[in-house]
Amino acid sequence: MTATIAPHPTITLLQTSSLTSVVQGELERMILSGELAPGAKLTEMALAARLGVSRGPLREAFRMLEEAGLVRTEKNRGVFVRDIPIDEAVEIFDLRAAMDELVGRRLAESIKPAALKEVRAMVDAMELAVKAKDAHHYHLLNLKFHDRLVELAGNSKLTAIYRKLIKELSLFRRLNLADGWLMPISAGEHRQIVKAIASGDADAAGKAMFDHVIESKERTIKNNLRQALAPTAAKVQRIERSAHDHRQR
Amino acid sequence: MTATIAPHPTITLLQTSSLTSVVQGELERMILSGELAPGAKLTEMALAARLGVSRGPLREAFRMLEEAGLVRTEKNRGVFVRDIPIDEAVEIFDLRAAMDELVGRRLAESIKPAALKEVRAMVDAMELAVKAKDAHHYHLLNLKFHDRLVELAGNSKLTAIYRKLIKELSLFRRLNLADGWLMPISAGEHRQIVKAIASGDADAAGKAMFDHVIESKERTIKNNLRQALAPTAAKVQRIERSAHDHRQR
DNA sequence: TTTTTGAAAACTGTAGACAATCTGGCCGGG
DNA sequence: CCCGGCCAGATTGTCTACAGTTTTCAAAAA
Repeated sequence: MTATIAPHPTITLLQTSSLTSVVQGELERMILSGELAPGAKLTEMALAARLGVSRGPLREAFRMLEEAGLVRTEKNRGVFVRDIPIDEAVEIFDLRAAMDELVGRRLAESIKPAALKEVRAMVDAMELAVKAKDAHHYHLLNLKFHDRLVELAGNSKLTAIYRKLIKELSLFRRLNLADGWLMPISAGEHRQIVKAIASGDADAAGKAMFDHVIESKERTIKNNLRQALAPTAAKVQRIERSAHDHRQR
Repeated sequence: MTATIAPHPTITLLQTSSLTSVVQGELERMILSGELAPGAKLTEMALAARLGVSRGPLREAFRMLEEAGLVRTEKNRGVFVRDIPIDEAVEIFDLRAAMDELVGRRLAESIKPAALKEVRAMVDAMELAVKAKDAHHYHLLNLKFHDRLVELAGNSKLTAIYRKLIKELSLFRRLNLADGWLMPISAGEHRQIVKAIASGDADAAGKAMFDHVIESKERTIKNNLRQALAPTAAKVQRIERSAHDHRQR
């Protein structure tokens, strides 16, 4: 503990912008990447040492993440990465549906040819990913597709809140990448959405996006329930080790 | 500056809960009540002394308020109460419309008799306020009415975000209480909303709430533009004093 | 085995210090 | 008279240190 711990490069380099905001961004990155998993405890001194900052800016960053819904603070106990319960995930999906309906209506009314071409290319890319059975790539394209649509709707407040919801939703630990056999369905809905937007029919575009999110919700929930019944690999491992220990005694 | 400044009573009393959260709540109250007007500078040391806390908890509260959209921080310059520009107010209204549409649909499907009775009573109270030409009371009832409807929709995430939007919107300084002649229109729409909800027609209830918010937006914007053209009393006073000074020279 | 207890660890809140930056006015040059 | 640079005070950003609490965990006692 005598030598200074090597601070994260981005932090030592960017003293130009406030430390709190850099720390906030870095913590957010670590949480969203899964480096800090839901439920993980964020110890002030350990993180401060790791990031190369003092407790002050770190605590301020904690408050921002708390307000953003990414961590939860227990008085005198510490800060933990939040774990979104299934009920809340359902609520977020419903909310997203309403927001995406607005997005669909807006885009149907005002999307420009260049933007339409852009989102069509995204749908094409997703269909390629489906054919290649690349679930991870498909998942990234899917996020990008929806994010771009929201952005194109031209309501920055909506965009900001939408992104916050997506971040929170990513903490729903049972949210898995779309299973292989579901991708074609989702991809088909995307093409349907773009078609409705291109037609200029606001009601149809709104409904297409609303329905897509609701179906996405139901697929996710069903998937989640199915997994809840079947024990996970980790659980199996834990049970086996427990039995082993028992035999040892 | 020798004697200790009398700390705010709620703060000295409630050392039980974290100082940061108390400070956050107190600052929020001061901002929403207009005690700290949009644009006002929040000087750390002055506020810390006024609230009887040190800079640490205060700065942490600042970050929460910043994330909540109530203040804006300029690096090395300070924290200021945010002033919502008209563009953003419009965006918030549109977003609210989409959320309220979801609320209307949900309530039409699942509202319980007791809740229906409750909101009807609120509409009655608003009509009384209209008759009494009590714009301030009407404004409070209106806020309560919409807040309660959102709450009754049973989506806590939706409720939380809705409330945050309302708080931000209250920083739109040109947002005035409904002018006298507009109250009857707004009140009529409220009764229409409740009627649609009671009928169980989800589409109609959603549309009624959506339209109500959009009309509310347009009334507010129109009102705002009208005021922007006519100089305010403050402006007139400033201009007159300026002319006076000019004559003095 | 269960309960109690006590020390270590961790968190909260505060204070003080210092550097970096901003503000606003003063001063000399043009 | 106007303009640009410079200086002093004020304010923010950050770090360190310390006191007061609470929690945790494991050893000791029942």
